[in-house]
Amino acid sequence: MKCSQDCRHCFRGLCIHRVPLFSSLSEENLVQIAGLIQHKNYEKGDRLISEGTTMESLIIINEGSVKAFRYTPAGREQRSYLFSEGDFFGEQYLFSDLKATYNVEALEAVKICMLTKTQLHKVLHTHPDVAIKLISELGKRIAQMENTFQSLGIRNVDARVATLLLDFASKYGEESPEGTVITLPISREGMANFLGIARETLSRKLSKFEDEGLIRSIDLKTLLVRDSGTLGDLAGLSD
Amino acid sequence: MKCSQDCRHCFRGLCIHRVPLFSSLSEENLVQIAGLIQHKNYEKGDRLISEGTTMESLIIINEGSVKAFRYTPAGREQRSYLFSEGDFFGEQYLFSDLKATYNVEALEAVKICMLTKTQLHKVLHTHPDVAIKLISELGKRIAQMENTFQSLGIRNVDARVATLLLDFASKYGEESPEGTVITLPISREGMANFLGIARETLSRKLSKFEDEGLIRSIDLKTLLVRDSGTLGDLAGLSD
DNA sequence: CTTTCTGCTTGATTTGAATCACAGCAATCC
DNA sequence: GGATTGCTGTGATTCAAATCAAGCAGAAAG
Repeated sequence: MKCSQDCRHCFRGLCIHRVPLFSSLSEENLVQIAGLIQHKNYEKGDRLISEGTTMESLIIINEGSVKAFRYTPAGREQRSYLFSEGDFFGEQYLFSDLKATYNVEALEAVKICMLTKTQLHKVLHTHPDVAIKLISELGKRIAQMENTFQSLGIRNVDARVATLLLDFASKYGEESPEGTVITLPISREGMANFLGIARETLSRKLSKFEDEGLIRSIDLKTLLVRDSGTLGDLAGLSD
Repeated sequence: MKCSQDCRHCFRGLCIHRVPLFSSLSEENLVQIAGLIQHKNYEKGDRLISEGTTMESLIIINEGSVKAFRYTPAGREQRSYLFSEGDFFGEQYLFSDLKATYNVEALEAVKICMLTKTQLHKVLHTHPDVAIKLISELGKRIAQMENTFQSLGIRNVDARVATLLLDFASKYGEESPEGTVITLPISREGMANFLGIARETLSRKLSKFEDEGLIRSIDLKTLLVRDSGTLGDLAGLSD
C-alpha cells in the first residue's frame, strides 16, 4: 500500500511517517517497515500497559495522549509522564526480559502503532540509521530526565509549578493576543501527582500566580499564561 | 596488539574487554575497535567535563570513579551521579550538537578510554550488535532513573537515605561478620547533595539510624551496615 | 606539639508544604 | 430538574526538614 498525499487514509504508513525514529529512511524502506506494524485503538481510561506485564512491543503514539505512572507503596499515583503524538515508549523492555515497571493509561481516544520485539531487532540490524536515531532519541530523553531531576531536587515548589506551566505551554499551548492558552491534558490532581506535591498546594500556587497576574484560569481545563517571562524567572532562579 | 591473559598490561584492549557495550563482539572486532580508542589519566579533583563544553567523545571508565554534577543557580552542587569502572557517559551529546549540561570530576585517580564521535558512528554502522547493546544499556539507565524518580518524589527522607545506603553497600561494600562495611566514595556533604537534602539533615538521619542499631559509623569514610533488612523495609515502605 | 582549617554533629528556631476539614462547583445519573 | 458523586478551592493545624548558630574532632600546617 503506497501512501498518497493524505496519510490519514493510509493507516499502514501513517505513524511511520510521523515518527522521527524512521525519518531517515527512504520511501521504499518505510513501506517495507510499515508492513510490519500493527495498529490498535484505545478509549479514554483504557490501560495500555500494566505494571508487571511482559512487554513485547515498541509502542508509538499515533493520535491522542497517554500518561505513564506508578503506584507508591501507599497506593498513590505517582510521577507520571505524558506521551503524545510521535512519542514512543516501551523500548527499555525489548532488549531485556524485564517486566514493565509502570502503567500506561489513555487520557483520550488513542491510536497506536506497535512493532514487536523480533521485528524491531530485525529493523535495527538491517537499518543502522534507525538504530542511531533511536540511540539519539534515548539520549535526548535521558538529557530531559536529567533536567527534570534538577528541578525535582529543588525544594522550591514555585519553580516546579512554573516549569510545568511552561512545559505545557510549549506542548499544548496556542498563542493568543493575551498570551498562551493551554488546554490542560490532565486534572489538577494529575498535575500535583506529576510534580510530587499535594493537590491543595498546587491549587494554592495557581491561585497565587493568578493573583500576581502571571496566569489566568479560564476554566478547569483551560489556562492562560499571561507572563511567561516572569514564570521563566521563577523556574530558573530557584533555590 | 593482542591481549594476553592479563589485560592490565595491554592498555589497548583493557577497557574494551570490561565494557559490556562491546561484549558481543568477536576477538577480531575487539582488536579492531581497540585501535580506535584513546586513553587518558586523571588525578583526584581533575575536571573531565565542564558544563557548556562541547563533547566529542564517548567516555568509558576504566579504573577509578567520578561524580557528575551540576550547579544550581544559587551555586550549590547538585544531584550528581557516580560512575565507576565499566560505566560510560557522554553518549547523549554524540548525536546532537548540544553542549554538556553537567560537570564530571574525578573522585580518585581515574583511567578512561575515549571513542570519538565519528569513530563511534563508524562502529555503530558496521556493528549493529554494538548499537543494540548500546540501546539496551541506555534503556537500563532510563529504567534506573525512573526508579530514582520514584524515590525522589517520595517526601520521606528516611527512605531515601536508606536507599542510598543500600546502593552504596552493593556497589562499594564488603561483607564482614558484623555486616557490610562501606568505604564511602563521597563526603557527607556530597551524599546530602546527591539526595537533595541539607547536610545537617543527613547527619541527623545517620545518627538516628545508628541509635536504632541499623548502622555503625566507623569513621567519616567508613560505615558498617548492620541491619540491611530493616533498611530495606524503610526504603520500600515509604510514604 | 600547638595552631588552624575544614568538615561534621547537635541544638534551637523558622518556614513551607502536607494534612485535615469543609464548602462550593461541575458533571453525571436517574 | 434534582440528587448523587467526584473534583476543586480555601482555611486551620501539624509536622518535617531547612536554616541559623554554636561547638567538636580530625587533618593539615606551622
